[in-house]
Amino acid sequence: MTQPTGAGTDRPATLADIAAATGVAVSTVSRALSNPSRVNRETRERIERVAADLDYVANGHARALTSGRTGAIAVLIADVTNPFYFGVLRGAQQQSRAAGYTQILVDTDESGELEDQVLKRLRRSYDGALLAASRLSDRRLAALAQEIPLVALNRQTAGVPSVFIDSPSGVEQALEHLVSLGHRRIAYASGPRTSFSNAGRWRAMRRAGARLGVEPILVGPFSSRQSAGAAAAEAVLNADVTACIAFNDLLAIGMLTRLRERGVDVPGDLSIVGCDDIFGADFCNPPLTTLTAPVEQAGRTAVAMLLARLEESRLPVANSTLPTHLTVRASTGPVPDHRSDR
Amino acid sequence: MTQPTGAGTDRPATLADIAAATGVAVSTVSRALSNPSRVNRETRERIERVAADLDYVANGHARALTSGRTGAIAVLIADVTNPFYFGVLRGAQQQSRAAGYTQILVDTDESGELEDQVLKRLRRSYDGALLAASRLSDRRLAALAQEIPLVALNRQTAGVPSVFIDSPSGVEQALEHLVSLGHRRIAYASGPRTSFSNAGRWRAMRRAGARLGVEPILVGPFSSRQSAGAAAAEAVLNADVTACIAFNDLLAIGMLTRLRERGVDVPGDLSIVGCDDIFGADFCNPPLTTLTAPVEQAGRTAVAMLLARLEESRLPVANSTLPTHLTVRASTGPVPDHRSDR
DNA sequence: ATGAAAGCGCTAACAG
DNA sequence: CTGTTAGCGCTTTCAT
Repeated sequence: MTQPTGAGTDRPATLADIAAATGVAVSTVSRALSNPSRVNRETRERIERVAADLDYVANGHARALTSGRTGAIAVLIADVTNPFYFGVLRGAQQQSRAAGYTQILVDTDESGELEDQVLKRLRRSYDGALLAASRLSDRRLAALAQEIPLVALNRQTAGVPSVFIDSPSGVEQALEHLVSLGHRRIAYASGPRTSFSNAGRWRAMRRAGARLGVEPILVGPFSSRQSAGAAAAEAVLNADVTACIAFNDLLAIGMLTRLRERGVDVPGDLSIVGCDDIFGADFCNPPLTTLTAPVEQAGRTAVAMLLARLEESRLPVANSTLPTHLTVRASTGPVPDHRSDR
Repeated sequence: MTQPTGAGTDRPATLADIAAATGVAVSTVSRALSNPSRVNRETRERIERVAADLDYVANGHARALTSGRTGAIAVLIADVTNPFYFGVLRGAQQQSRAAGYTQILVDTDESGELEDQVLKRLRRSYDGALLAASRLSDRRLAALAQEIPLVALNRQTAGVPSVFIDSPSGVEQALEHLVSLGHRRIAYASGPRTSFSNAGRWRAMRRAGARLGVEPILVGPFSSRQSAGAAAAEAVLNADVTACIAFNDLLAIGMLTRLRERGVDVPGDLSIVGCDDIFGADFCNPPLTTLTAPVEQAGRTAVAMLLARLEESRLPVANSTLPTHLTVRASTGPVPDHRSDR
């Protein structure tokens, strides 16, 4: 009753099994399955039929060993619990699945060292890597990009293909929004010093401030966790401002909570703008005015670029920029009356 | 200037390179590196030194090909954008990294078929799998568990090792909480029909209801997405109840939003209880009373169990149950006065 | 268009 | 304790 292999057996079918069952050589089977055009139609069809009968699934390791290709892409994120990555992961997943690639997920725990190490240690386990929020230095990143096909998200480093969500432009827009509401004393609650995005946002804020005739006030840095919001709120309160743009929504939401506890009315006493429009920004209290980032698209685009590089290894270094837009909700409002004349 | 291999060369070092440089056989090098105890100390140390010099990193594919072990575990989740999985992923990541395992993440998009397919197609790419919220039928799941080392999360199926977050007990507690606040007409906003957890929660609710002398009212089913909250809210409003336990926080939060739009005061007119205590449950408006699930621990425990099975393949099927607890926030309150006499 | 043969880098008997 | 010898399953020349 038991067949020699395949369906109904414990041992998975191999090329050799198919070859035996078909009466052709393994090399022919190999070709038929991975390079169909180079095999006679009849034989190919016969082979395909037998392969299906035997529930044949190629052994990825054996394949990788000889061909070097793994069919996997590595996705490195700094912190799985940061909702910002949800969309990125989902977009990346969609795109890679569609192309038949598997995803290896690594949480690098905000550590550049770990990032580097993982990239090396797993080198032969993936074909290319997507670095979402790399903590690597520009030098290191550029060096790695020479050896490994990779695409960085929100990182602009010479020689490194990237997808950049243009939050700096968004920050300018946000500042305009606040100024048009009458705010003049505006703070920026800074994110972690190691964050590339943070630097860009603050720079944009100064630039826009200069243009609009307001001088933004820097507070922080704070870690980009919700829990850091308490400290950020206190610091902002202390800075005697009427509005604040926060490094990201996580921080902004944390601030909202603290401000509420302290009896500070948002936006009555203080307006708050977040960044990213993560899960939760729409239902926090008050709903957050924020910069909406096309994260899912970013994930898709990044993987698409990566796959393109894998096909065509000597592609020019591409840099794609995705626009953000300001989503006004309820955390921003006109400057308090008694302050408008400052 | 160029060395034959290793540091500074393009081609990564192999066991053979180390063997050549050390003057021992490859098999000895292999042993020294993966079974240190079975090699003479001096030789081992020499080998280790050379390996380090050469930046040796084992080729996982070659290893997998012969040994069958991949050093990877697959984590299947139904939807990456569901915050419930954050903690699970993080816990799983911690535990697997600590043991030197890599994580392959797959979003099965709520599809049992895809789940099955992925598990098969990638079979040789992982050593074991963690199914967080499997959509597989009991039969199918049990069958797979025979062939593949796996641990299921929130699934209780004979013969399948599992980690179960005991939300049913929590639901009983939640119902007691509501009853003690004077509620008598209480709805359960049901999750998707295919969800195992949903069935358990509803069952628990009926059981507790019988004990407490109230008959819960079933509304739904609804998908477990925030957007389904609108429909759920309407249905609950229509059911003429004073309180509602929702399948999960995502649904509950969606309901909150809709109720606010409709001018229904929570908890003044209607009390809402969620389930899971996901990201956002603490800062939504009003903050949600919910069942706090130890998700991160669940992830850790599940991976720990899985790894234990991998070491010791004939371990008895273990089932670990993790308790939940009721976290009372601001979405539940006393029954409205004019209804208390019903 | 197909076959034969040589590995990819590693592990796992089996000898010594 | 160490070396020798086979492969694991597949891809890839090189012939035919």
